[in-house]
Amino acid sequence: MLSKAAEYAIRSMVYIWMMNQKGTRPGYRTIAVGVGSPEHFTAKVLQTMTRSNFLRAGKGRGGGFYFEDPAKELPIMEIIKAIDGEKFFSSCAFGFENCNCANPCPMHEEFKIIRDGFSEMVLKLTVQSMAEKVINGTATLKQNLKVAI
Amino acid sequence: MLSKAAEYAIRSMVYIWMMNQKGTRPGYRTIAVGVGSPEHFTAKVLQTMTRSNFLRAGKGRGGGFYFEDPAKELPIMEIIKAIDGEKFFSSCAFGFENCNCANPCPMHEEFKIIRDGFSEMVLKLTVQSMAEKVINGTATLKQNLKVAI
DNA sequence: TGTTTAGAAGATTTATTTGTCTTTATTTCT
DNA sequence: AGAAATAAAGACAAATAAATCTTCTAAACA
Repeated sequence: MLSKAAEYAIRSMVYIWMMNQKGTRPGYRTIAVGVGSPEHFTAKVLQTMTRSNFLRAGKGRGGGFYFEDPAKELPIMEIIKAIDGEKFFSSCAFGFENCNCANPCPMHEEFKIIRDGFSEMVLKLTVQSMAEKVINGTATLKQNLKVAI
Repeated sequence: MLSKAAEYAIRSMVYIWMMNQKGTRPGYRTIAVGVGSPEHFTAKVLQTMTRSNFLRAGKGRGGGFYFEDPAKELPIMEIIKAIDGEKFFSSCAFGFENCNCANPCPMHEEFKIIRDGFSEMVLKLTVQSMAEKVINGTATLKQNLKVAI
């Protein structure tokens, strides 16, 4: 499973993109509230995004986060790699360091199919395509908390 | 990704099953060496397996771990659930607590396919089928360490 | 130039996972 | 009965992940 950092990054990026479309550049406090993530942890994760040049950050009044080229599709695979590294795309479910077709663990063949399916998924899913789902109402960015009855 | 505990459990179970086939009941020290896992951590993980009734443990001389009914296929899904719980089979890649078709995150539809594929895989992969691969030489239980040149 | 607003950076804390060590309980064998 | 072999149990430690807090730096604007 993705790290919390990666989850927050993906949610934040979709949020920022949507806000940018509306003409605003949200700050990390706003973003954290908007996607339901811890404020300072979110700030740190967004620093990784700006260092990776997926995002720009403006300081001072009227500052906040924004996409330099909102039209350039950003696969969430890039976000995941920037935060969690390559592990989801190369790791072995059995725990081997160097598991491959030539020297496979007993799950290799079966797991490779799943892993490759995941890779394909996160390459196809982009910040833009996910934002589109939120905009047209087929998905939500922040889940409502369970309400006590 | 699976926890280390789950990885060690799966590897150990396959090892124990194979040893049982050869007529021996390995102790946790032997198992840990055999699958390349930390000794006492492996012992702890095997306690979970015996408490889950996947395995029996004999104390004293001639003791060790063994399958009561080696012919009864044990899907590794059972092992994973006993150690890591249900999270791999129900969690949301986006981090939502209650993500479902009625109230989906923007990855839900795509991720569900991957998650269900994983479930199917670990239901089909059994201790026995994995041991079979090791026995017939199409897979290995313990990866050789990288050798310095 | 000074104040406000914002992100950047880093120290610190907390929680969880992973791993180790020591002791206890049980079984077998002599 | 005593010794040896084994798993069970629990305390402890180290490593990592997650979250928080405080201070620093840069930009905008009056």
